[in-house]
Amino acid sequence: MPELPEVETTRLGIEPHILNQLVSAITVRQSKLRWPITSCLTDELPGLSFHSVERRAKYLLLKTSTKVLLVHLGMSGSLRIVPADAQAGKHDHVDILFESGLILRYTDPRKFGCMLWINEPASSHPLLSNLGPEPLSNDFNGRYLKTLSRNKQTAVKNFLMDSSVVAGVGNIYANESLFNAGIRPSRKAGKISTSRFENLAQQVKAVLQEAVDVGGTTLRDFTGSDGQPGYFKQSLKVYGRGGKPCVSCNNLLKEIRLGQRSTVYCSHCQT
DNA sequence: AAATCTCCCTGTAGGC
DNA sequence: TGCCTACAGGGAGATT
Repeated sequence: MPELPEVETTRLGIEPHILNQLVSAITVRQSKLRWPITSCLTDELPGLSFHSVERRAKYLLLKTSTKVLLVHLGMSGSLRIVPADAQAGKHDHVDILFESGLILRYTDPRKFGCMLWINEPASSHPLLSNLGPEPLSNDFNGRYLKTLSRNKQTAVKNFLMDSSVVAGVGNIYANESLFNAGIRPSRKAGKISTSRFENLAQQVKAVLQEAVDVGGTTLRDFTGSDGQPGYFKQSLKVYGRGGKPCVSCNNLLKEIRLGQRSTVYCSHCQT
């Protein structure tokens, strides 16, 4: 499941291969994603090139001189660079062929992702206009969290995963950050002190940045067909470890549901 | 207004 | 071994 670090790794991996390269064709084998791929995209993209490859939350923004290709990888999506003669598999839904001979290939078994052809300014698009600050930016900090959480009754984990609070913190990293900060996921957001929020913001940044670094260094050759970001190898302390011993105190980790999402924590270390 | 629920989809894991 | 079912998850949109 692509989290923010994997999306950033994807951005870094594809950028050098597609930047300012002329698109010669686009092939859509499956248009039914989260939202349908429109004929506007297939009609208008050939002949254009991407002058920048940006990321906002878990969205990738591939910008042309006219419109922007907005891509989300959903749960199971990936973007890869493959040779022009690479055979398409069952879930290879879109190929963008460049004059250079390379293909930018979108694959997504579960079709939770999307590929939208949107107008500038992209930041005004409904999917992007209500996003909170980037977690790795200076706008995201303890004071900010404290201010926004005033009177909020919701669990701090739900608060942290609300994209209007902070953009792109998914379930895995919410669990890990709360463990590292020693905060119980079910604690009411409005009842957390500024200093604990400072700690939490710091842990969110640390865990995301570490994963970005690992992905960036592991993923040398993004042109290979089996290029997999390296963050899977990172040691997760709580996520997926319900019932197993806490790495810090050896007590068994609890697993509950918060906001329909699997939530794991240590009842001894997190208060 | 804020919080919670539903739904999209299919690979994988667990049960038998 | 193989079949069957439950489950996971991002996040928009609907509902409470």
